Parts: sequence; structure tokens; C-alpha cells
Amino acid sequence: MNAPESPSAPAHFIRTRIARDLEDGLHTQVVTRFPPEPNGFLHIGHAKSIVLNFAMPTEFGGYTNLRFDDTNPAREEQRFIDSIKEDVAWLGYDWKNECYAPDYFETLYEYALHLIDHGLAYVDEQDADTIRAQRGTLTDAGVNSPFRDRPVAENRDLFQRMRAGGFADGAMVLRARIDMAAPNINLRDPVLYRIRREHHHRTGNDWCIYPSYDFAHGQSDAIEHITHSLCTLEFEDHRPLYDWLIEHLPVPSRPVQIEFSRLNIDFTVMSKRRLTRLVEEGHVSGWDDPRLPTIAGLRRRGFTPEAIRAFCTEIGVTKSESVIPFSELERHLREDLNVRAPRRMAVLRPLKLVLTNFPDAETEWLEAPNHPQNPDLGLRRVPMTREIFIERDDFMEQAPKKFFRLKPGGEVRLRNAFIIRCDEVIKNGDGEVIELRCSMDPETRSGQPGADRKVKGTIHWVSAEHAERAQVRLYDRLFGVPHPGGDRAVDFIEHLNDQSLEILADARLEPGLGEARPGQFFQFERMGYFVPDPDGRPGAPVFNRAVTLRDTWARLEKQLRG
RNA sequence: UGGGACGUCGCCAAGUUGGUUAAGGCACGGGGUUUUGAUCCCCGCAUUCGCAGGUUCGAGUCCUGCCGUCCCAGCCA
Repeated sequence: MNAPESPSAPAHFIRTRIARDLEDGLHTQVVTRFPPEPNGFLHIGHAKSIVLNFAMPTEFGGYTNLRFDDTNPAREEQRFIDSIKEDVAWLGYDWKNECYAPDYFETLYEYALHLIDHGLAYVDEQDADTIRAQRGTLTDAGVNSPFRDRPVAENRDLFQRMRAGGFADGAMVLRARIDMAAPNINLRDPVLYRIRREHHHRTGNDWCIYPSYDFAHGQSDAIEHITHSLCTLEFEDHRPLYDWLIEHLPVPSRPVQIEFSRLNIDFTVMSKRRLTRLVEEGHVSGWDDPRLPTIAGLRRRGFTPEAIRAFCTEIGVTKSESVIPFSELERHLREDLNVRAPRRMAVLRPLKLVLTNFPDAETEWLEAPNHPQNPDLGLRRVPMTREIFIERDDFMEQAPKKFFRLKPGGEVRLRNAFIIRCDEVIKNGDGEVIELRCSMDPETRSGQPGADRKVKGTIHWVSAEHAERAQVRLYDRLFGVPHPGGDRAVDFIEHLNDQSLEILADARLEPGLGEARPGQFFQFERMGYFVPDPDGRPGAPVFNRAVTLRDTWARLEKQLRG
């Protein structure tokens, strides 16, 4: 069962086109494919493509294949195949067939012979540099290869011997015979097959010739009866070649290629080349580093499939290039988690607070709703004791007038408890505040008649005796500039934000949170949405902050400071 | 000095075959509710569609010219 697209799905040109094709009777169902090359992990840009490719058949009837487009033996690995399958499934999609381009190598070889027999392909014995030089430039036409008019029989013989392993790597290639003067460079006799003696993760050493992307992709689409082959804009120039091959080959169906713009997000990088560098050079902890826009990274960070899908749907599908703010992704996570994340209290940077009129050595269990708007999530009991921790940031000795939290002599409500007054500030020798002494107003205890007394602020807290210690990891954008790859003169690595990870070693959590496991999510009230990280162990929990709450105060405070 | 594509509010993005006042979301501003400065709820937010002409009773939608941005010269995908 595939995840439904959100009901607010806007109209877009691909949906319109498919609807029209169906109306025109071109197809009775829509068949798409998601065709990753297994040489890296999937990222949020792939998610956009995945959502599109799965949503169309779900909406109109039909199905989607997962096809590993691995025609280049040099760079593909099984672990990437495994991660891709895991990520697509996690996003909520079931593919109909799991396909591999190499499964079509035999058919593709026959197709190549077909082209040769019809005088549409030839074996070129020139080296790569010569072929490149002959290709011409953007403004000048190319020149014909001296091997271009080789007789069919000779081409056939040579190509068969290429396959049989009769020639060295790079000794010759098979080229389509189209037009060396074509304004579209892709049509200037593109290479269809090259010789590569490398072990392929799928076909082993069965082949020493491998088809190029252009020769493999469209034909694979046709073999799978793909009706709409959806890809990104950079393949627009390849469409004439895609169509040419489909037209001249005895393929079982005639797919069409439709291009849309790829997803860009600010303050991050999305190209596989750059992501690979970040991982291999150790700038991040791995493909699933929570700061990465990879699906695995986002998952570990705390993103939900629902939020990612909603994001991908809402940004739309067009042909215009756009850059979406990372904050837009975060907003969708908040929107999703706000309605379903259980609330908890956790103090990230603890400050000791003593309730001077609270009975010593006594524990009072207070009721706290798990969700302020949704009573179905139930209640829990949280322990209150004489000594508690509050957030350091919730106390200011020299507070500006709009500061609604604790200050000397001031009052504040303890969430789910009662109102307290700050009577005394205790400092150490360095003048650092190390403890607050406060008195509570018992009349204002939650559920009591006096509980409706209003104070400006409410802060969270945790019983010192009962709190669980945890490590909490806070994440910021990986790069310090909106377009890290934008300036080719500067290595994007230079733009890394060295503050992108902050580790808080001594956070204190409401009891029970230590047992939480990856896959669960919580709102730590007033602090954001947090998820357990797989690095955590029993007795030593680790939480990731997926995203903060909207923070109007932080904005106001910034303005006040100018 | 080639070819392909794109240009509607700060960011996305709808705009049927040209037809009255240019959807929606986000952001932003204002107000209300609130034991999360969260959530939620109201209200506001493009006389204008890259620019300049033209056709027309009427153009974001048609025509012409210009400007800007992106992609293409891998035996990568």
C-alpha cells in the first residue's frame, strides 16, 4: 500500500499531462519508475521524485517500479542498494517490481545489433580524446569519425568481438550514427557501449562491455512498459536521443520522458558528489548524520515520513528552478509532530532551584496531560520535590521588561504545578548563579481553586532527585551560507558551519524518558521536538533535537538588542 | 557565437481555448484564546504578472524585440 498524497495536492503540469494521456486513451494505467543509481544514499531531492513517481499511479491507477540504474560497474555497491530500499520503504512506498538495468543487458545487446544492421550504429576505434575533439563545441559542428561509414558486416563482427572480450578497455566504442552537425550535442553520434573489464556487483564478470545511460535508460523504460518516464531538467537535452532510440528500436512499448526541476534547499548541499565528499572526508559522522539532507540523516534527526511527504507535495512540481528554505521542511515536521507528539519536560541546561517552603524529603506526584489539545493521549504523573532543575535561560538577574520568566523577586508558574517566587539568588566565587531559592504558592497548584491566578510566564522543570541524565544533541544548519555550492571559486567545504552540532552532556529528563527508543518522538515542552538517537544505551540515553518550537521570544529579544 | 529550458508578492505556486476585482501555502504585520512567549482563531498582505512595443472592445494568457537565470562539448548518471 502506498502512502496517499496529501489532500491539498496542487495541480501540476505532469498530473495534467497524465490525465490527458489517459483521457486520450493512450494508456489504461500509468506506470512509472524510480531509477536511482546505487552509488550513494538517497536524499530529500530523491524524495521529491519518489513522491511524484508513486503518487501518479496511486492517483490514476497503475504502479511504480524500483529500478537500479547501474550500468557503470565502477561505482556501485550493494550497501547502497540496501539503503535505497530501506529508505523508499520507510517513506511509505511499495514498488511493484524490483528491477535492475543489468537484467536487460542481453536485450540491450540485441538492440545494439539491430542498430548496426540498420546502419544506425558503428564501431569507432578512436580513443576518447580524439572523439572528444571531433565532437566540436557548443558553437561549432563536429566532424565525422573516419570509421563512421564502416560496412555493416564489419561493425557487427567488431561489436560481437567487443563483447567476446577480444579488445582492450578503451580500444573502441559503439556509437549511434546520427548527426555530427546537430546543434544538440547529444545527437553527435553518442557513445552507446564502452569496454570495461570491471567486476559488476550484479553481473560479476559476465560482461566486458557496458551500455551508456542513454542507451540503457529509455530501453529499460520500454521493456518495463513505463508510460511516463519522469526525470529532472538536466535530461531535457537527452530527450531527442531518448526518442530517437525508441523510434529506431523494436521495443515493446513507447514511453515518454517528462522533465521537472530538481529540488534545491538552502544552507545545504544536495549533489551526490558533495554528499559523498562530506562523508568520505569525515566532515560528518556518516551517511545518516542528522545534519545531512539524506533520508537516513533526516530519519535519525527525527523527521517523519509524513512530514517529508507533505513537504514534497506542497512544494509542487514545475520546470522552474527554485530554492526552498530549509525552514520550510522544519515547518512540516512541526506541523506533523505538534498534533501527535506526547509532551514531556526536560531541562537541557540545568540550574538548581530549591523550594524553601516545600516539605523536605517529600515527593508529590502531579498530574500532567500528555497533550494540551488532545486528551486521548492521556495523563502521566510527574514527581515534584523540594529540589528541582529549571532551564538556565529561564532565569535572568538583569531582565529586560518583556522578560516573562524568572527574575529576582519575580513570579512564574512551574508547568503542571504552581506559582513560585524567586526570593534569593545564590552565586559562587566567580559571581555565577548556581542556585535559586524560591517559595511556592500552594493555592495555585494545578487543579486547585487558586490555579487560575495569572502570571506572565510558565517554565518547565524536573525533580532533581528523579531526573534522568542524558546527552542531548542540538543541530544547526550544516553550512553558514545559503548556497554552499554556489561559488565555484570556493570549495563548498569552506562554508561548513562549525557550530552545526552542539552536545549537551548533562541534560535532565523527566523520569521514563530514558526507556524511549528510536522511532519514538516527543515534544520537550518549550524546547522543541526530540527523538532518541541509536547511540543511546540503557542508562545513558541520547536525544536529538529534530527541530525547535517556533520561538517568538527569540525574535523579539533579537530585535530588542538591535 | 549553437541548442534546450525557465522568468506571476520576500520563498514556493495556481492561473481553462484571451473576458469582470490575479487562487492557495509559507514568511511578515496586527488582534484574540492559552498553565508551552507553542498550538489554535480572526484580520491585513501583488492596480500587477522580467522589460518594451504591438494585436484586441478586452492579455499574466496571442505576436515581435530585448533583458536575466539555469542546463549541455564524460567511453558519468
